[in-house]
Amino acid sequence: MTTPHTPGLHPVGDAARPIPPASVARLTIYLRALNSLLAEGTERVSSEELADAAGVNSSMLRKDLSYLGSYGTRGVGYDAQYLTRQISAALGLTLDWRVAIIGVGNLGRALAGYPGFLSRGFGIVALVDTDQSVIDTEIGHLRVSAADDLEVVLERTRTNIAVLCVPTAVAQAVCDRLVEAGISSILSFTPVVLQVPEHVQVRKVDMSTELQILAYHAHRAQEPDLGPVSRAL
Amino acid sequence: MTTPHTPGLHPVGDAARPIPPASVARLTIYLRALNSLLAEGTERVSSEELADAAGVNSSMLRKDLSYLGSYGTRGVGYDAQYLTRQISAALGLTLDWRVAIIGVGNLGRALAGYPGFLSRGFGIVALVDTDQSVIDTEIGHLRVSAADDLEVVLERTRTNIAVLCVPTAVAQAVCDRLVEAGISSILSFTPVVLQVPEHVQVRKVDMSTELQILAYHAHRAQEPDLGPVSRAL
DNA sequence: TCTTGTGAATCCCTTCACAGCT
DNA sequence: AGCTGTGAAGGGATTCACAAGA
Repeated sequence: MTTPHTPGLHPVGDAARPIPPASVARLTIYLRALNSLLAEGTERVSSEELADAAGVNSSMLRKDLSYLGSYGTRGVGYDAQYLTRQISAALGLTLDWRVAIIGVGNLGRALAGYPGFLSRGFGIVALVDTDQSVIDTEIGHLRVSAADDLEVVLERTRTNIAVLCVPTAVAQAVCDRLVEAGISSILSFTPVVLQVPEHVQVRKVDMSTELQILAYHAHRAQEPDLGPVSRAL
Repeated sequence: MTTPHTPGLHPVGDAARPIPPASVARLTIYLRALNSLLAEGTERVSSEELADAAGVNSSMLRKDLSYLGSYGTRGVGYDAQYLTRQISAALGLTLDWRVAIIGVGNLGRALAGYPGFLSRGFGIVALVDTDQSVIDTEIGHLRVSAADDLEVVLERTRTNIAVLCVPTAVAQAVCDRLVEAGISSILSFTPVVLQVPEHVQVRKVDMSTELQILAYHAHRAQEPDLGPVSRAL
């Protein structure tokens, strides 16, 4: 190791060292597992138990947690409540995130209607569409804004995350407007590779890709409907 | 290379060596990029062009394609049509995949209504729900079946992929029934870690996790709404 | 000359194994 | 004695750099 700072200090906040991407993704899973455990009344949890609930190896869980600091007690385990707070803090979930849904077709409407999806720290603050027949209608408890006013709406609602649910054909154009308007976190449900400047984070949710990956594995395991091939296993 | 088979032969099928998971995921992206290019009339494409369209490094693209075989021409590039077919074959998309959507709430209905989502090779063959008020209604061109008949419906429709859109609380129980009924490919939209036997493939689509990952990066880049912290970059 | 295909090097992620603390 | 936290080992994945071939 060549890091010059004293180890073990600076457990959180400040200019914390970055958490590996793979760990960040799993921390969100641990958080959900902890919520379940807390709901059941669990107060203390071991790395083994939590790892099982999250579907990972216990040493991986401990290594993931070690990026945040030392929040467990040797010989005992972790305090579920405390660990939840620490993970939340590390992920930035103690701040409030204002989400705008851009495009309220079938999918956008479904997302807007699922308050469960938007858990702690996230709130939908705007719905935007181009379709005159939905503009100014109410979905959930929000009025749909006109796409023409996109920039104004984002500004007024202080949106810091945009969820993109527009048709494929216009996705890049809408994305460009979002970036231009200062949005730097985008969750895209469109199956296009969005071209964005470096400082903008894009995450993609893509059912089509996931289905194709499933198909690949199933296809390797055995031909799906035609003649049975491999019988072993 | 130590592979004993003659190179260039066995372009597909048989007992092909496995493609690394990371590559499989990207191959689906290349496929989509190729479709766009083909739609524009492109016939030949270089690794550089295709890599740009897919948002990856060109040597990574070439390495990914090398797992399938040698389908390019040195000094020239790839034939878009031909490459598309080869990738499709490698992913098993030439077979037909029958998808059942389990749970037709807001989200399930939105997915059922998006024929665009279910691209080549995939077709929705069944919709299943417990709600008496939706059973036997038509969504898209399909009649919703009763969850009680799940096993019969899966059998009759020869479903080989199930999409799980049921409420969190019942997700594991429904998943167990799917597995028991012989389904071994599941795409889950529920934010739970499903416990399944080894031979069952589960992929998760999870908006909540993606939002939290975005939050983490935004939170590190700068405090989102409170005082500005880091100004550099 | 141009672009592919691929060993080699590098980087990152996961697992192992155990020291260190309760 | 028990469980966490972590160096070290091992395994993938990505990038580099260039030989091979049109």
